[in-house]
Amino acid sequence: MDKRLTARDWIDFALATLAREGFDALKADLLARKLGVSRGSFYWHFSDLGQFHGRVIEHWRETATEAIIADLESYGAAVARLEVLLRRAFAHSAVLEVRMRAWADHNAEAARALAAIDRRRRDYIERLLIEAGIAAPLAATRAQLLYWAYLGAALSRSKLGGDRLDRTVAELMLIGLGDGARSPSRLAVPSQRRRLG
Amino acid sequence: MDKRLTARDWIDFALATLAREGFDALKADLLARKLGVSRGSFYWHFSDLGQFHGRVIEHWRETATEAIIADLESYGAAVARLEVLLRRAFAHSAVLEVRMRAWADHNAEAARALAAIDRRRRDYIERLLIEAGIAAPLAATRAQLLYWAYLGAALSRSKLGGDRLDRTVAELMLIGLGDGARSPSRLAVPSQRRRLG
DNA sequence: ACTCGTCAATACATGAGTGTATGGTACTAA
DNA sequence: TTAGTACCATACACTCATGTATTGACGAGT
Repeated sequence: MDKRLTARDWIDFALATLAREGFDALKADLLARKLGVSRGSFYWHFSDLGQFHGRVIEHWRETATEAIIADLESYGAAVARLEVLLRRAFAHSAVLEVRMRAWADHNAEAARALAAIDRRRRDYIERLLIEAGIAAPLAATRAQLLYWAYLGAALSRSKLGGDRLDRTVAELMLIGLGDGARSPSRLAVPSQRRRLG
Repeated sequence: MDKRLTARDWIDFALATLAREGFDALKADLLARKLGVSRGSFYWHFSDLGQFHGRVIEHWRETATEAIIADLESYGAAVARLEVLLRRAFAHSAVLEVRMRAWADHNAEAARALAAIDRRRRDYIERLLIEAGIAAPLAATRAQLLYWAYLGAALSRSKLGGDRLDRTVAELMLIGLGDGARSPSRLAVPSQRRRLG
């Protein structure tokens, strides 16, 4: 294998390492050893650790979502796209996702990138719901809920399969596309306008 | 203020610090300085950092959920309890929750504690749904979804209020208590039995 | 053949944090 | 009063990681 590395090599390796071991494995020392070079190489490509981390985060932000959305656009109707999206999202546990969120708890830049990605994804889901005929304000609330559910599942490292996945996706589709007129009598409507400090 | 500390003092202070600054502020050195004592005190109460962290996590696991659930039991019917629970959960952002999850990404013990807490809470929601008349298998899926939504909201540091909280809670109640018979024709049923590798 | 740019090794100074050993203080009980 | 117990300070040896400086290797262009 090659011995000469590029900045891109370091960044790619960092993302792989992040997924495997978490963000505190993202040190010049450790990475250099694993790459079979010395820290001299690292400090040639990057001015310091902070800048390196920034570039890793930036690269993730640029690539984490767009490819999936672009691919999805080939699936015809909004309803079909939504279902494919949900199945994919809940089928495999997104390790990198979890690691990034842990990292964001320590790193303002990661936190910002994450907020941007969250917004982007939620907006996309909202657009799908609107395309599927859900009224705008309702679509916003439901898109938020669907995305939160995804995050929660990702965060508890759940990867669904088989029947559980089927049932979950079915419920999720109901959450997104249900007409909201189902048996309102059974709900605790009177207290729904109460406020909490 | 007192100068002598107990192990419990250290643990309480650790949890407060965890909420404020994250888990890598949980070092003997830093905590001692902030408490106005030396590390000599720390190493008198705890054998090493690992053991200290274990006790912090353990204490959190023991107290994080039970008080809330116990308090909730005074709210009468299951439907009412569920709504109060949801309003509370989505009204304030749970910082400690987020920090713990970030910590769990580095610490196996924290990860185990978190898994236990997740299970406990999800089971409680499931019980509420069953008490409210939802059939057992459906209740399981929906409890999972409600709890995931909570986690997602907590993780994206959202704290809702006013109309948004009202609308969100209303939708959440529908997710939990809807009868599942609402306009199934609009859903992409045919593909719901597809499997993904 | 030479030299420039690119990438990497080595050596050094520094800092933050751990864990241990040992001694000190202060309350408590007989 | 004296001894013991519980808590804390100080000093030390050690590890890991950072960042900087200096030098080395090596291919490409002229």
